[in-house]
Amino acid sequence: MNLKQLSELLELSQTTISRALNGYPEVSERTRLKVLEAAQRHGYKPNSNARKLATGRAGSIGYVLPVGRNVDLDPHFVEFLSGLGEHALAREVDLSLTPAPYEREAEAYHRIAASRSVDGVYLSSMRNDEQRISLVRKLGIPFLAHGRALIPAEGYAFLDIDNEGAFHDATRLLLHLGHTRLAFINGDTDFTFAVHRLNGVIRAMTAHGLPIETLQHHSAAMNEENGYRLAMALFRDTDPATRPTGVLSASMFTTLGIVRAFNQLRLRMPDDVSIITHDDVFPFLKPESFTVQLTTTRSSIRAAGARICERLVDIISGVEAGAVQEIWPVDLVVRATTGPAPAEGKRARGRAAEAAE
Amino acid sequence: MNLKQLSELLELSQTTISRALNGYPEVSERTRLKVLEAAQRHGYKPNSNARKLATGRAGSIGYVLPVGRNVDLDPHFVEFLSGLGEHALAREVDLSLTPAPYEREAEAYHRIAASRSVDGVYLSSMRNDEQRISLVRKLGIPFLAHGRALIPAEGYAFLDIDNEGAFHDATRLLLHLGHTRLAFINGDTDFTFAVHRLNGVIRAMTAHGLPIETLQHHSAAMNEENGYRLAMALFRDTDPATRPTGVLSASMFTTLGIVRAFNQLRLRMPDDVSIITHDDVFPFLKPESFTVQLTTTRSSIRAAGARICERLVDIISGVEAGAVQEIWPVDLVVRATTGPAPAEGKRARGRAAEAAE
DNA sequence: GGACCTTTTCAAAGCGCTTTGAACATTTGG
DNA sequence: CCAAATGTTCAAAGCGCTTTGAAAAGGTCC
Repeated sequence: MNLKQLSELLELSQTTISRALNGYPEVSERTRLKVLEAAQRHGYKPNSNARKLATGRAGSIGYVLPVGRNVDLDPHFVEFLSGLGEHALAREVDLSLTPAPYEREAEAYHRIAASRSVDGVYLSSMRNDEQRISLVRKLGIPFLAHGRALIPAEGYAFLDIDNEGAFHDATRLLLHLGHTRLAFINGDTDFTFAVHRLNGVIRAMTAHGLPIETLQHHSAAMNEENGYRLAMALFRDTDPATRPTGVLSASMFTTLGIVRAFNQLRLRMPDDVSIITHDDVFPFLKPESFTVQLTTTRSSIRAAGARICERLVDIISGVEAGAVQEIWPVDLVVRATTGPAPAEGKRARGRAAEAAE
Repeated sequence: MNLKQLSELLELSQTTISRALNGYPEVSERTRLKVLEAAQRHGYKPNSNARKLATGRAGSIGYVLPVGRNVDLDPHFVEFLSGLGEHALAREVDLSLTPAPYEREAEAYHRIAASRSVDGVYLSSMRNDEQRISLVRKLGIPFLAHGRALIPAEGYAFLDIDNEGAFHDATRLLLHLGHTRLAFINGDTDFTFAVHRLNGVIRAMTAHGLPIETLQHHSAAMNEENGYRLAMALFRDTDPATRPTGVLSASMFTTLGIVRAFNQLRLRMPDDVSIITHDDVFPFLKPESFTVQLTTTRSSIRAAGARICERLVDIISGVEAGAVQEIWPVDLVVRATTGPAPAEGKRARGRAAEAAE
C-alpha cells in the first residue's frame, strides 16, 4: 500500500493525504480523521526512503563503529547505547552504525556526508590528536562530541564529564587520609579523558605539596588483564615501606584485575592499600559487588547516552544553536576501600612478610 | 555534487555514469576509467536515499533494540555487535538499530516492514513464547535468528550454538569426577538457550542415573549480583555433607558473583567445589583472569555475530535459500576449577567449621 | 448578489538515483 | 560491401514521497 493507492481509495489527492498524515494545518479535521483512520486500517506507512529523498532528512543519527583486529568495543559502549536508544525511541529516530577500521575512518565520514544517510553523528572516545571534529565540520555534518579534545577552545558542541575534577577529588581524599605514595592505573592516554584524569591527579598532588614524580602512573586499555598485570608489577616485588598505599583505577574492569592481584598478594583493602575506582554505573557490575565495596567516582554513562541523543536531535533540528559545552560533575562515593594510610611501623612489615611467603 | 552535475561535467548521460560506477559491463573501459577518476576527484558519492528509493534495497540490516526500564543490554550484545560490524564492513552494509520497548516490539517490526528501511533483520534472545518469527515472516521481512525457538521444526533459518550439548558435556565431566550434588545457576529460562542448557544437564544426569530432583536449579538474569546472591543462598546455611559440590554457571558475569560468594564463605575451588562456566569469549573478561582459572564451555559470540551478518546478507541477496539451520559445537575447556568431588569425611567438615566462623 | 477573504483541495514539479528500451557506433562474416 | 551481430551510449520513465503555486469551495460583509 503506497500513497497513490491510498489516495485513489479515498478519492483524495496525494497532497491532502500527505498533509493530513503529517499534521499540517491546511486540512480540515474531518478529512484528517478520515485519512488517519484509513491509513491505520490499511496499515499504510510512508516508505521511509522516499520520504528521506523528498525531505532530505534521514530520521536517524549515525555513529562510526570502530572495528578491526585491535579494536574492541567494550561494555562502556553498550551502556552508552542503552541510554541513547532510550531517548532515540522517544524522539522516533533510528541509530545507524557504520562500521569502519580506524585507518579508514575518514572515508566512512565522507561516505556518510555524501550519501546523506543520517542527519547527524556523534563522536566518542576523543583522542589527543583528534581529526574528526574538523573533518565532520568541513563535511557539514551536524555533530555532537561525547568527551572533548585537549584544546576545548575550538568552539564545538560537546558533552563531557568532569574527569579532571573527579580524579582531583579522589586523589585529594587519598591525600587527606594520609597516603603519600600513590599509583594511578589509568586508561589509554591516547584518549583525552585519560589525560584529563591525570591532570586532576597532578593538580591535587601539587596542591598538597606532593612531588608528582612520586606518582606511579600506568596507562593501558581498561580491562581485567591490564589491571591485574599492572597491580602485580606495582606490588609484587616492592618494598612495603615504599610501595604505593593508595591506588586510583580507571574502570571497574581494571579494578577487577587489581583486586585479583591484591587477593593473590594477600593485600587487604583498605588496611594495606586504599583504592578509588571510576564507576560508569554498569547494571551488570556494581561497586557493591566486591567483597570490599568500592569507593568510586561515579557518573552514569547511560545517562550521558540519553543526553547525547537528546541534544543531537536538537542540534539537527536547530533547536540547539551555538557550541554548547556541557560538563557534568562527578560524584565521589565513599564506600569501604578507602581508609587511613597504613602506619610505617611493625604492622606493615608484618603484612609484607606474610605476603612474601 | 550529484549525478546530474557530474554527467554535465563529463558530457555523458546519467545512465552511462551510473553504469560505470556500478560496474555494469555495457560501458567501455575507457569511459569507465574516466568516470571513476572524475567521481573520485570531485568526491561524488551517490545519495544513498535516492539509490535506496530507486533500487528498493536499503543496504542495511536491522535490529530492534530492546530498551526500557527493565531491559539492560548486556556485554554479550556488544561482543556480538563487534563481530557483526566486522563483517558488515566487508559487505558494505550498515546496521540500523530501531529502539523499542518490549511491549511495542511488534509495532517496530511493522514500521520496519512498511517503511522498507532495512533489507532484513536478525532476531536474537529467542524466547519460549517467541512471537517474532511468525510476525516477520508474515510481514515479509527476510530474517535470520540467532538462537532458536523451542520447537525448531518450524522451518526458519537460524544460527545457534549447541547449548544442550555444551551443558551435557560439562555436567558429564562433573559426574565423572564423582560429583553427585549439582547446582546450576542458569540464565533466565524465559529464553530458550537457558531451557536447552537445562535439558543438557538433565540428559547427562539421567544418563548417569542421578535423579534430577537432586539438581539445585536457579534461573535469573546473568550478572554478578545474581551469581553472588544465588551462590550465597546455595552455600551459606547448607550442611557441607549435603550442599552441592559441583556448580554450572551460565556466564562469566554470574561466575564473578559466585566466586565472590565462595571467597567470602572460604570455599576453595576445586577442593571444596568445582565449577564450570559458559564463556562467550569476551576480550575484557577472560577465564584465565580468575585467581583459579575457570574451566569453561567456550563459544565465541563475536564469531557468531560475524556469521550472522554474513548469512543474513546472503539470505537477502538470495544466495542462501531455504531454512538453513546451523548449530555450532561448543568446546569444553578444562582449566583449574574442576576437580574430584571432595570426600565426605573429615576434611569437608573441617572446612565447614572454618566457613562457619 | 457580488466582491473579498479564508479555508480546503489539487495537479504537477521536484528529490537523485536506477533501469528499460531504443538508437547509434563499431565489428565481424560471408 | 552489406547484413547481422556486437558494443556503447542515451532519453525517458519510474521509485514514493513532499511541497509549491494555483484553483475550487465555503464564508462574510455590505
